[in-house]
Amino acid sequence: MAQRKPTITDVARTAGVSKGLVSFALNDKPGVSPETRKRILDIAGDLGWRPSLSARSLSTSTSYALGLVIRRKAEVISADPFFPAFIAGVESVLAEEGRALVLSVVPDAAAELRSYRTLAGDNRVDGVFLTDLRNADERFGLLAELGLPAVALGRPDPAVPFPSVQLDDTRGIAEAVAHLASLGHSRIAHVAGDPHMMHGGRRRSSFDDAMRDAGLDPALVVETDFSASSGADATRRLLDDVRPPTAIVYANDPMAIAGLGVAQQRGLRVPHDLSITGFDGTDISGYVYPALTTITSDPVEWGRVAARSLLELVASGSVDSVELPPASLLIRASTGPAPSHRGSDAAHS
Amino acid sequence: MAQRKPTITDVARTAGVSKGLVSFALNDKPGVSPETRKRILDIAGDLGWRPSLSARSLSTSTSYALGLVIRRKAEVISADPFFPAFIAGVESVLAEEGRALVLSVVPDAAAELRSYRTLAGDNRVDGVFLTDLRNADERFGLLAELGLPAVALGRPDPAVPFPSVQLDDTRGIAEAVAHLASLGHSRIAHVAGDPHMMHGGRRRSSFDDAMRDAGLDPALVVETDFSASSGADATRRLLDDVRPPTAIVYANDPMAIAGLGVAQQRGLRVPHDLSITGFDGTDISGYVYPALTTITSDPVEWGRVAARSLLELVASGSVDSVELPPASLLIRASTGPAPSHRGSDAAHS
DNA sequence: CCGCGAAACTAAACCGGTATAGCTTGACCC
DNA sequence: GGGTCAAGCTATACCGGTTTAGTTTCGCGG
Repeated sequence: MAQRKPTITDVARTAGVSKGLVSFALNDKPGVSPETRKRILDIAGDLGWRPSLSARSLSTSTSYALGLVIRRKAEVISADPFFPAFIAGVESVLAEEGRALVLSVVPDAAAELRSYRTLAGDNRVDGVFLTDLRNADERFGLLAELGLPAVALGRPDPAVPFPSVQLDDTRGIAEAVAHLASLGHSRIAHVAGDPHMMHGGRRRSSFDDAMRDAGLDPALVVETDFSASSGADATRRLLDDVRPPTAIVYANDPMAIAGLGVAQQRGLRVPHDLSITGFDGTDISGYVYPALTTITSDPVEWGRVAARSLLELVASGSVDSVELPPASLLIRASTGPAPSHRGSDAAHS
Repeated sequence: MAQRKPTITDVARTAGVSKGLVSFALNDKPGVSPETRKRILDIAGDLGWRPSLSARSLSTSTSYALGLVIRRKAEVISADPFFPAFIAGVESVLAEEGRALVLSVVPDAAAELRSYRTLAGDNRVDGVFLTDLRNADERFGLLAELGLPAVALGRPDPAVPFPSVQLDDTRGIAEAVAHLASLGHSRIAHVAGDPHMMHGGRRRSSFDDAMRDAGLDPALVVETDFSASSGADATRRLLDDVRPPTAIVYANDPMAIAGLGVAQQRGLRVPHDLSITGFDGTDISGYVYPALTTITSDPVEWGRVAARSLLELVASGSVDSVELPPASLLIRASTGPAPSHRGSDAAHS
């Protein structure tokens, strides 16, 4: 019963035509009469014919797959809520296009470059997504050398020689700072991400800008690697200051949650004594206490759009950059009036 | 400068032999004299020859890739810290074997089955990992029909017709219950996972067993879908009871964190009024306040072992099931003596 | 010194598609 | 009525490996 998968030759034989013609018919190429084309398609359907991916790959040297290389240490990978959601978005598009996603998780820069080389050399993917853009990114040159199409994720930047799917996350930071300033906060700190990553640096500089716009001093900034533990460390450092901040803007949710933990451990009430904002709008951020005021983007949609862009780029050789709706502030319970505006409760702790 | 990738024919030509012989030499097949073999290998190395994956796939009908299908809705995928870590473990093994991981994220059962069919039909992967085992799992029959090798993740179960990589998570639950009982808790509740998933049901039944072993009544159980929001709901339900529990054992960390949030919102102090345990030992669980007592497994190692098993299964046609070190209790700050043992503070709230 | 078998190697088929060159056929034009 | 051209189709090369059948070479026993 379970017989061999039919090949294009089987279709040709039963249709009484050459296999070349079958190939034309199936790929909507000219040179086939409408009746014959229909007959061939019908027969292919009846036989349950499905093209062989490897045969097609061999003759067209395309793989019908896209690649995503994530450079992140195994210990901290779970802390980043962006990727699973992004991948889910990518998949929703690829599934209906019959494409697959090849994922590669690597611990360091050397392995990362090796991974791109292998993906390209093995012709395993037709294009790749470029995330976590860094300043002076070594990948730009490599991908150009390999001739691998790529779509970058992040803000437009003249230094990025690829089409990109952009999301303005600076607006969210600006909103957060404005929100806090309007609540009377003046000592607002920023727990920044990795300065070597573009989004880390960008969020930081937009923090600087927003602070200056509010007439405040953006001096309280601590750099981290985006991990929860570094977020906790940074928080401790800030709170140990002789004049600790009354509000902290974190560059991602896990760090904000860790910061919340540190504050509570020290007996500070949030937002009574300290206001906190996160970044990402992760599921869990709505369920901690107090629920986190955070800056939301839509990583699922980001994945969808990026997938469509990369497919387009692979198919046509070029694609326009896309700008997604900017990240915006979601105000929940972790932000409130600055302590000094209600008295000096915090001093008693 | 950047010239065409050398093919096996190029190697054969420069070595002055037939390409068949080159293939033999490169694959360690008999019928090649030692000197000739060395010469061929040297030349292949000099030329920088790398076999073409698609050509090899076509003639051997193997893809040198493994598949992982994750069935999870886009909105909740980020809540599950297991997969990123598991994938990182898988990748660490695949990278050194020159294999790739093809990932598929699907929202529902129909898409899941379609995904396996496509992966197999396209010969996109040589084998798959089977996670989130369910009772009467439809995938078992499908994979058998497709002839796709699979390694299951979970506890051994006679109903699972595949070799598996097992981790005894019941022991952790038992330890958690014993720990709480020894602290004087008697009204211990369980926020269980999805009962249709094997690990959900298993954790629940091991909770039942552990409670009975401690001479307690395992009546307070709420079933969820493992998401943070359902964990919060379940917690509210339990705390609304006329005789609320003094300790809650959660089936995963995100639900425990959400539960912690609910408790704090109601003015309950953890662990003073309510003890809480999580499950998974996620990074973030150590940074909430109070730090979560949780049951730790090692998903990265799980991924490594599973990858090795599946590779072995694909290569040799069979592999023994593997048992990993059992999950164990990591006691942190979210568990403490039962309220009644210190007085009736909780009653005042 | 012949015959035989194994070792070393070659030639060619094969996997299942795509792409190109060439062959028929019929319509159209002058 | 012969020439031209396009449409429709066939035959075949090709992608780059693997694998099988067949050929040459050589050592060795009788």
